[in-house]
Amino acid sequence: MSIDELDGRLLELLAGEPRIGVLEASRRLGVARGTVQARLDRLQSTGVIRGFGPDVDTGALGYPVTAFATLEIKQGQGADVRAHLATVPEVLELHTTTGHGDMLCRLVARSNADLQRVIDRVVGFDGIVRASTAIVMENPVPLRIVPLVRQAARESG
Amino acid sequence: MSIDELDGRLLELLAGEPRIGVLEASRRLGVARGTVQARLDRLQSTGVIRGFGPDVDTGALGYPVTAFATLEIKQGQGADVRAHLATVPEVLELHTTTGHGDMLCRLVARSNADLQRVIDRVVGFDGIVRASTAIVMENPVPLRIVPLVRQAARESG
DNA sequence: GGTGAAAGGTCATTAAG
DNA sequence: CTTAATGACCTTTCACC
Repeated sequence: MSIDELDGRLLELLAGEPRIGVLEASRRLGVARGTVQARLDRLQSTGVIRGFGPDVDTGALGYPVTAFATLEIKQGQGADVRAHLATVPEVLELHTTTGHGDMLCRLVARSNADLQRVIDRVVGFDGIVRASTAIVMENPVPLRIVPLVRQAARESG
Repeated sequence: MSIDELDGRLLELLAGEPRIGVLEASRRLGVARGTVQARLDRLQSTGVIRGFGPDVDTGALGYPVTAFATLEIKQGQGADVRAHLATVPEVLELHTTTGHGDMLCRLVARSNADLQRVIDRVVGFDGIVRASTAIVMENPVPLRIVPLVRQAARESG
């Protein structure tokens, strides 16, 4: 779907202050509360807003090390590898990709030493031919959606 | 910090049904409302819970293509490159890493053709020597934290 | 717009480390 | 002794009809 400028401002507001209610949002946006409620309902039913799950900081949880692993998979073993990786709690997300590797996954670990254990567990599986790991040092741009939302709203307004 | 079993169950509950209130959560967990409130406050003040921002589906927003780009940077140009990438709305996150590349960023685009435009904009900057891009086909494991939270809670209980 | 229901705060009491 | 949980009460605020 496409969003208009009001949707964009609403999303931006929610991203900045997630716990404000519909009423407060309507005040800030200068529209009726029914309008905000209708927009919110539509954004959720169209899937633009998936939900309002808690953003958990894995570092604060005791897993300060993040890494990305590129995996090369044996032909026809994709499904097995996916199932294997899904059982590893330290695998936060997994993508299948084009390019040199076949899969890319985001890992966390308790320390650099612990990362070795995680990688061993990840690659200790028959279908995985090779793995190359990049350890994250800094995160200059944390996951963000506001600039994109702004652009999407601008382009449809 | 470390979380106990109750924190773990609370996080799991919030991840599954983010819009339940403190009162409902206290019922489900079988503890007093004040306890849930105290735990929530602590999880937020210690940074385990960063916030409750809306999870925006970039696909539903009109950007169904996701890619990861590995960038190689000229010595000493890191700060400039970071600043440059921060101005591109389609750059959803950026990490500096060890390994063959120097940076890894997550991109989205309106189509495969549009991805070319995004990549041109990303790499059209003096400090970037080389870029290799992997287009995401499937996402068998979407970003998740519940299994990790479960493990963290188990290990401290 | 009105109303029933929570959130959020405070308190004294009790339990547990 | 310190920290945490509990249930009670209160006021404000919001969500829903």
